[in-house]
Amino acid sequence: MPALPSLPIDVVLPELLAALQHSSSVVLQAPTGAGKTTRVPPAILDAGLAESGQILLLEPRRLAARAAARRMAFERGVTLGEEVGYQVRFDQRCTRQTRLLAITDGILLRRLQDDPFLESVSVILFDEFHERSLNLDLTLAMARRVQQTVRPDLKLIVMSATLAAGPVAKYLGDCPIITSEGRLHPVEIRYRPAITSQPVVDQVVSAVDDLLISTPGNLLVFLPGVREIQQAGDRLGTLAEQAKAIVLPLYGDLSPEQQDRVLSPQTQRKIVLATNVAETSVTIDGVTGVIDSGQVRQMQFDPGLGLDRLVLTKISQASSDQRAGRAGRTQPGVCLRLWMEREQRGLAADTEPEIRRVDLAGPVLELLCWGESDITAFPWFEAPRPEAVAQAISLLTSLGAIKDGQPTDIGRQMVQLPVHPRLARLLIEGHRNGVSDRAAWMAALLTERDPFERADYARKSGSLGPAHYSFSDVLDRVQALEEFTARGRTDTTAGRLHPGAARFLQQAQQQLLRLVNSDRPTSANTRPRSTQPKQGWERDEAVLKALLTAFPDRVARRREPLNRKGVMVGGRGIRLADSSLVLQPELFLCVDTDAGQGEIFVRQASGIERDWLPANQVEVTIDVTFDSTQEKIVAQRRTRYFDLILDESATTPPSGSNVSDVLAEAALKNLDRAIPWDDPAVSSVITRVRCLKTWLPDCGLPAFDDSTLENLLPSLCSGCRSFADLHRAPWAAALRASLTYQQQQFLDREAPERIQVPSGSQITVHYEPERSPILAVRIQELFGLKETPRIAAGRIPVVLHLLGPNYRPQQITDDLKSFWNNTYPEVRKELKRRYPKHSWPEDPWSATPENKGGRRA
DNA sequence: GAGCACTGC
Repeated sequence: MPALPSLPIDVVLPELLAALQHSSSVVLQAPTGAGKTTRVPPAILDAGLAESGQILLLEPRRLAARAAARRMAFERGVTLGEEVGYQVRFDQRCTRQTRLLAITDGILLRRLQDDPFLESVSVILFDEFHERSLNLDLTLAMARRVQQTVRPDLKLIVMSATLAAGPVAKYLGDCPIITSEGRLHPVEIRYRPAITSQPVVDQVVSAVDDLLISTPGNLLVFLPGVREIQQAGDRLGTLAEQAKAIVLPLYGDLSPEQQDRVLSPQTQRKIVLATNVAETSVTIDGVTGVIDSGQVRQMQFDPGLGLDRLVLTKISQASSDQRAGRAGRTQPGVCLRLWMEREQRGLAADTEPEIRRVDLAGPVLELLCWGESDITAFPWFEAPRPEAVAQAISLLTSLGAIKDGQPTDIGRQMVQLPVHPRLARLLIEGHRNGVSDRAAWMAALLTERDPFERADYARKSGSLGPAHYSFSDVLDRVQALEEFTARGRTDTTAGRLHPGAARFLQQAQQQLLRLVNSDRPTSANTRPRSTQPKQGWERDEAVLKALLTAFPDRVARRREPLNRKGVMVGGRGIRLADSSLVLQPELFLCVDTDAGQGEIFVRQASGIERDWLPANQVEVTIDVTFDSTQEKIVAQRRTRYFDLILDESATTPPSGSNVSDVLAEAALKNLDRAIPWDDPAVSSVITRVRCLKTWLPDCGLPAFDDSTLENLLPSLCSGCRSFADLHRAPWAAALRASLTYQQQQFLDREAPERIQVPSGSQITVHYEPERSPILAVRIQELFGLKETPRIAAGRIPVVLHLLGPNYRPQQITDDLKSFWNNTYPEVRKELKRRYPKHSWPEDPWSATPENKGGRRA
């Protein structure tokens, strides 16, 4: 057993162990260098506090987990992988008997899904809690939940360097706080008068000049991004040469070899220009001078938009202290802050934790599958923004992962896959389409670090002709990687590949492929539809369609042929990056995006065909309006996917037409276009209509809140005694075809239990000023209804679009009656002419429900 | 003209 050097933490270990005897949780506050990571877990083991269970040490990074395990094994004089071990993605050295296990937070999440009460675990230590990563917040809250409900014996220890310990201790039931000294050398803090007009890069040059003189060691400069690092590097050239120092850039996208070069000892003084990697992930030896730009680029999720954006912000006080501390690791140092002392107090005390900033689709699905039914009531350490939770639920719903707020079979399969729910959906759909290998490539590419070189002028489409245009940037990259694995080619059409990064990606692809292929099919709709191997375009199409299911809300339409500008679902303008070659398809997915202030910038796009869009989400609307200024009727027909207009046309019927004629014409066009006669799903019309029937039994009225059916429904209903009458009509098919996705969702969700409409209901018709000219009328008057239905106010407003401002209710009834009596026979005649094989009953109400809307047998 | 840092059975 080697003699161990004494560390500051050793002093407080007895106090910590004593506290754990009577408290199930403890917060340990100890600065960097105190030795908490490697000394606390063995002390707990040796004190017998874990009894026969496992001690888990949670580390934020794989590297840290491995290093901690190695160090603990060394200090105990045992072989790594037996009593002491580690488990991280792609690598593990542990057995079932391992008592002290260092893991990453992702591994704990997986364990929580498989073993919700963590039955073999006695103690969990959350290291570096001040980093407040999303997974750390999530796993702490889940562990606390377990402790409070079923495992009062589970011990939780939160270890943190800088975080104010009070709030965590309070969260853990007012548990004891133990504080340890650190081993940092003093760091002199200097501020600069703000010269706000001067760019950060200029200030860095003069600051480096200062510190080269006033400190002896290496310098570390914190800058917000790669661009600033390159600019500063260019500017520091001569200065560094004079001082015989070397300038070294350091950021996460550098290859490991380049990073090692920065970290390895050099004969010359080093000036390291770094991003935030140097704040948490790596330590550079011999730094005595830190220059802090005070800036950082952070990912922020915009719940309104449903997209991430990268924003340049000021750092927090906690972060500035952390950065300054980097100057005092080996000897006293200096930190030069490029802002004024009085500005320091204006900085946020702590960095906004990740859980307040990012997309929560993954965590929300984790919790739902774990058995939490109400995410908003979940006892988080710090609650996420309610809008972000709502956005997550809506995305998960549109991905089919949850329904009625509860996980579906597909959702439960998705949670098993270690990727964002979108990509999990892509994997499952790819598997169903018989192209799981390619779907796995796509998911790996969209999750892991980009393996293609950044400066990629070869792929600037400006210099390339139509022969080089592509249908999908994403598929191009997949093909490049397939070529790399088959033939080792790094020089691909999608750009130059880093071989190391590409091999790592292949590892991830293989892992995902294994997971998705090995999944026990839990229901029929997750099994492959066909086992026939696909080739060529059929194979491409299969995976591109799967991609659409992962990004249903990211469909965009090009403004003009070959143009880089487009509009995305939600109405935002988008612009394709120069490196995108997707210039031909009119519709495409915005797969890799960066939301700026104005347009959304799209780095990778992927074309889609119009008929890939799910039929129940494509909505055909015909608005018939009366333009009172010109005294003309105008009929406008629109096809939409959500709010994205796919095509539209407006016609002005010949003067003298009345609303009924236009309506009849519109109805025919609508039918013609919207009913997929040969689609077996048309039979489900009856199902939908039965739903309607149960919750509007006697009302005699349909209830919809958008414009799709209003042109048809009033006419239909005017002849009906009840909705049961309606669903026997061939028109029922049109009804189903015209239901929007949202309406179907609404029906699936609300009907039939929650809404009851008593007989003789009153329904108010809402006036929509922006859809002028529309007259607000009361259906109560129109249909002589007596009671008010028990439905949420405004939930089911009915809008009649066809009415000009001068219409009176009596005229409306007359108009509708005349449509039914005079025009419908004509419509039926026309239907017979166009669809001679269908049986169109003379009396539409006499057909049985089993008639399936007149569908061909 | 547009790229912080991590991470996953």
